Amino acid sequence: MERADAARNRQRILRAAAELFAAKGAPNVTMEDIARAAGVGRGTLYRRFPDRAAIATALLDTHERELQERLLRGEPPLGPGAPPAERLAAFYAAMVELLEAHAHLVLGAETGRSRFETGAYGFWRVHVRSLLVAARVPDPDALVDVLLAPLAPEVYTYQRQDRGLSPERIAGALRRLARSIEPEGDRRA
Amino acid sequence: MERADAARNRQRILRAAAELFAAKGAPNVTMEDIARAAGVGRGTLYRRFPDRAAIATALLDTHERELQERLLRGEPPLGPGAPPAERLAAFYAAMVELLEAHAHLVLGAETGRSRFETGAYGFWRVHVRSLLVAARVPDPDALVDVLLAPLAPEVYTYQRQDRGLSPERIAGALRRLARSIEPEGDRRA
DNA sequence: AGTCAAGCGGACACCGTGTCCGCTTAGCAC
DNA sequence: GTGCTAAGCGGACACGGTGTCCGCTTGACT
Repeated sequence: MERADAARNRQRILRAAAELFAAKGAPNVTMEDIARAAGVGRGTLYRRFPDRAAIATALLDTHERELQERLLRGEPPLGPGAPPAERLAAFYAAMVELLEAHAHLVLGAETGRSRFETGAYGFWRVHVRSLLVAARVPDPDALVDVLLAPLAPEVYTYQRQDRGLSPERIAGALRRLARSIEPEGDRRA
Repeated sequence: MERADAARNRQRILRAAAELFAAKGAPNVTMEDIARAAGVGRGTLYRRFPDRAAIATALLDTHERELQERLLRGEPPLGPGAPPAERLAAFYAAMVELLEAHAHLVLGAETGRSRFETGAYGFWRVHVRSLLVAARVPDPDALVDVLLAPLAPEVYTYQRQDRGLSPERIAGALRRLARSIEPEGDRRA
C-alpha cells in the first residue's frame, strides 16, 4: 500500500502535468518542468513515472476506460446489437470526440511508434477486428490497422489545425469509410 | 555554384548516411555518427543538412520523384486513363513497394508530425484528392488524409514487423479499401 | 602568384534525461 | 510519546546528443 505523502505527491504530479500539457502542449513539457510545477524533485517524479508518456497515459486512462466500457456493454450502435458497419461508424465518432477533448494528452501519450505499444491500441484493435470478422470482411488482420491509422493523433491534429477541418467533417469522412466496409463480392449486390 | 570539395563532401555524407541508416535504423543514427563515418566535421555536416530528416529526405528524393512522374505521366492504372478507384489501388500498391524498399529511410525522414511537412506528402495529397474528386466522392478534403494515414511509415512497419504481415496482405487490404471508394448513394446501385 | 570568399571542422555551451545516494518522515509497535 | 525502520524524497551528477561559432584552410578565378 501507498504512503500518504506518496499519494499526495502522485496527485500533485498529475495535476501539474495536466496543466502544463494543456498550456504548452505535451511535447514541449520536460520532466523537469513537471517536477518543478508539482513541487517535487526529479527523483520523486521518476520513481513513479518513467517518462512523459506514462503521465499522459495515466491522465487519459479514465476516459479510455469509459469508452471501452461503452463499447463492451453500452447501448447500440456503440455497444453490441447494431450492424458491424454502424458500430464501426459509432466507434469512429466516439474516438473523434475523445481526440477532440484530449488531443494534447493523446499527443503526449500515443505518438509515433509508442502508440502501438499502449494497452489502449490493443483494445481498439481487438474491438475493430471483431467487427470486421462479424462483417465477414476478408483478411481482417491486415485491414484493422489500416482502419485505425486515421485515428493517430498526428493525423487528427494535422487535419484540425493545418487543414482547418471541423471535427464534424472528419467524423463524416470516417463515417463514410466505416459504411463502405462490406464483405467481398457483396458490393453492388 | 558549388565548389568541388563541397560537392565531394556532399556525396560522402550521403553515402555514409545511407549505410548507417541501413545498418542501424535511421532513428539510432546521430549526426555525430554520420559526420565521423563521412570523415567530415560536425560543422560541415550541419552546413548542408539541418537534421537527420533532411539527409533521409535527400536520399529518398530520387525514388519519390520517379513515382511522382509515373503518377502524372505513366501508364494506367498508375497514370491517367484508368478509373479513379483503380488508380488509387495502383497508387497504394506502388507506395507499399516504396515503403518496403526504403522503410529505413522513410522512417528517418517522414516520421511523426514532420511527415506532413515534407513536399512528398503534399504531392500524394494533391494526387489522391484529385482521384477523389474524379470519383465524385463527397468532401474529398476530409477523406484524403484519412486515406493516406495507413501509409505512415510507423503503421507500415508495425504491420510488417510486429504483426508479421506480408507486403502482399497489406497491399491487398489497401486495394480493397481503394475499391470501396464510391460516390455517395452509388453503392449497391 | 595573389586574392578572397566559400568551405571546413573541432571546441564549446546548452539542454534534457535518467540514476544514485544520503537525508527525511510516515507508519507502526509498544 | 518514543523509537525503529523502511518507504519515500530530492538534489547533485554524469552522460549523450544538438546546434553554433570562429579561426584556419583551400579551391577558384585573375
